[in-house]
Amino acid sequence: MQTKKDEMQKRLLEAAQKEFLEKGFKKASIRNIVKAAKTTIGNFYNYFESKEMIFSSLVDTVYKELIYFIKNHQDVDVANQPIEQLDINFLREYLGNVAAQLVPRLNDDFLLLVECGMDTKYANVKNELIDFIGLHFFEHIESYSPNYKNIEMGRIISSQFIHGVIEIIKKYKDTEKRQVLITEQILYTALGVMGILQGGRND
Amino acid sequence: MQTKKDEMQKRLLEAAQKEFLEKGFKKASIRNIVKAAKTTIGNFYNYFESKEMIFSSLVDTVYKELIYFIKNHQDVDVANQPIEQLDINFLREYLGNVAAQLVPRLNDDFLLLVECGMDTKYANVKNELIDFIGLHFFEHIESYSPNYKNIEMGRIISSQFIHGVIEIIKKYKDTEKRQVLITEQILYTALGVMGILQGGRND
Amino acid sequence: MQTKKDEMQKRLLEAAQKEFLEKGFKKASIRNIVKAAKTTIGNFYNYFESKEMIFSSLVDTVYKELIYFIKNHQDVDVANQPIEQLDINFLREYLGNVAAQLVPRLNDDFLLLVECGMDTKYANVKNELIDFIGLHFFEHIESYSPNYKNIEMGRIISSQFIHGVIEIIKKYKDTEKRQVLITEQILYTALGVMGILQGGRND
Amino acid sequence: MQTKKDEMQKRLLEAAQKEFLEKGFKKASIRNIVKAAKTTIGNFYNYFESKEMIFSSLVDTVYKELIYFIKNHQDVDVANQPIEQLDINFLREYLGNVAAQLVPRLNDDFLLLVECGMDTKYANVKNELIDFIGLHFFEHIESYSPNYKNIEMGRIISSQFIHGVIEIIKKYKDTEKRQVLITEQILYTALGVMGILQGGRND
DNA sequence: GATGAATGAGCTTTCATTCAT
DNA sequence: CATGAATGAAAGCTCATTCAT
Repeated sequence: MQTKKDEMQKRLLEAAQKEFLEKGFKKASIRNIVKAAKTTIGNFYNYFESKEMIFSSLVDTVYKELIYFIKNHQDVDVANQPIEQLDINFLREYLGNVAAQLVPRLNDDFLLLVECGMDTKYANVKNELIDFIGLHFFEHIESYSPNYKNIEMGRIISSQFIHGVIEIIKKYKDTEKRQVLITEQILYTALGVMGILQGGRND
Repeated sequence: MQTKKDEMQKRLLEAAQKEFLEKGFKKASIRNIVKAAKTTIGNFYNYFESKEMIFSSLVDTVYKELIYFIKNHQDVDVANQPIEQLDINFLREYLGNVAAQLVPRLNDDFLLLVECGMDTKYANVKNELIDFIGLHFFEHIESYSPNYKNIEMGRIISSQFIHGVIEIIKKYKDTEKRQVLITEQILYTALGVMGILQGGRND
Repeated sequence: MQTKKDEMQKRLLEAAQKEFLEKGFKKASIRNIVKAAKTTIGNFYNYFESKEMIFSSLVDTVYKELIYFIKNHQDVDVANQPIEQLDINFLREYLGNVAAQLVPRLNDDFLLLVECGMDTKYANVKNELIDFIGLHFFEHIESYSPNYKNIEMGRIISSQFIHGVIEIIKKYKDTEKRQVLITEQILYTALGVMGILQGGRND
Repeated sequence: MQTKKDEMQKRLLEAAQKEFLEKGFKKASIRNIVKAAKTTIGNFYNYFESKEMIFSSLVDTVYKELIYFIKNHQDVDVANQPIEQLDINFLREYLGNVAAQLVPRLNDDFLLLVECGMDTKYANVKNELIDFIGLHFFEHIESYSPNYKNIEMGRIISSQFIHGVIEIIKKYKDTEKRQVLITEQILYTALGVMGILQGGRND
């Protein structure tokens, strides 16, 4: 009986994840979810209090990890040197390790959290994440290139960095592929940032 | 009568733009729009045939310009040289001219078109734009660095490039500011791309 | 100016007649009528108080004639003889004269009155007409064939007689054709009635 | 639960049938139907997908039978003889058997199908039926009385025949009564047709 | 645990009619 | 006379949620 209950719950969660990913929270329909999970509307409410709650069930672990990551982040400042002197292949390898830590957390539920939570209490998570990373970029900019004028780019680059990661997770379901592309994504971002800052240095 | 009619239409369009930007097409409510425009539901339909049509009214000019841009685009390949030899300030100035042509088109209605049209006939515009730009990146990669392995990055970078532009338009309503930041955004992208390709060269 | 006003009124009436005939009173749309009459909604209400009133304007003459006809009808009892002894061609000629009197009244406005007035105060006209004619059939039945059992047929035949006439008016706009067919319709009805009554006689 | 569900469905179907018969498809209101069935709008849509679908539920069986009847009809040509030699009581008995086969199909749902389906996919059923029967009359006319001039009467008589049947079904809910009157209706029609054709013969 | 009927507020859209200009 | 903007009630339909069984 216990297993049965667990299995039903699992089916509902999977169906919900699919529906939420496809349509977003608001446009997702409980009717579709229960149909996909081969159960009934009434039974849904035996397992989850509401549409919001099943969304939370899917997303909350990732959410807490994210918050933890944000609060306890230790920045490693490898990149603080002239771009001409960088060994890109070494950098790529180093960033690969960073990516390897990230990738397990950057799963479909992460996608759910940042892409589909618009009408839930998680509405602001994406922005908070972008702000947090944007702040880091900003600090890098300040310390590395204090004369750089367009400090707003910090948040903008953060935003598109996250978006790039989302794009990767959306398109590529294979973990290794994700690992490679997210590494490349970090590299691309780091080089782009260094690039505009070196330009800024010349001012 | 003429002035009054125009004014009501303007109020409706403005209210609709706001509502669509906030909630997206589907979740936007005619009731909210007419309330904001201080008129009634029935009167809305004296001005616009349907929810779809007022959305089109807002978006169609930008849409056609975009299509035209995509079909008639002439790529200028300034960046095809080693990154060490680039004069970034010169590049920045050059890209500033490119940005200056783009900025007038990248307005709030462009935002509407690519961010809020999900449940309209414009649903695919964003993807088409990303594909188009992604194709260009891909061609650059192929000609400039044929050994580069992660060709999928072409589309990913295209996607985040567009997203960065969207971010800028969302946050900064001042045209000059937009101009500066979009220039910087293009520069950042170009340098990032060149960066990962030079890394790829070393393989 | 007078002519102008008259012409506008005429255009509205014509457009309304067409719309009412096509869709019936309720589903007819003032917007369509004014569009067809090349004027505006507001102006419509300068000429007619309401949708009901323009319908009345179209129909009222015919309605009053019909009421007059019903109240002052003199029945001519030509048919009261054994069917075997009838000279059908003579009968056809005689009924042709009857039809000739009817046809001018059986125009498109008559159609409007009996077919399209369902949601107006004329809703019952068709039934009254059928009842009236049915009563005549009933009286014929009673006097000619008092043993005939299915006296309900009186009203039923009346109903389909009217329906046949309506069918003719709908399909054939040419007056002469109408004249011929309505004659035939009366003949058909008379012969049918005599037929079932002669059968009834044998009981 | 089973019984309850069936009962609600039955109540809805009955209420819908009544509403459709009174107002026709378009003017019938779901809100009225659910009020009469003592339930709510939302619940209506637990039972039927749409207004069209509940109409189909009422009408489709009859519709298919009608199509079958039209396609597989075998005409029995009893009446092809001089009217003077007809034993009307025998004919009446014979036609009574024909009517007996028809009557079960000519119920209130048949009424719905031919009288109230104007704004549904069944819009044309009545015309098709009239055309079909009209064609038969036409064939009889051609073979029996090739010189008859007003061949248009074929369709006109078909139309009023159907209308007479409709009238009977509308007014008389008792099956036996319907049986008797429909028999008489067929007889009336047959005799009327023979009558005008014999007249035509004399030409 | 499971069922799905029931609820009611919400949606977009239509339309006859009013009225200020 | 003419205009058409404005009104508001009503339509068909959707959906998360409740609850009796």
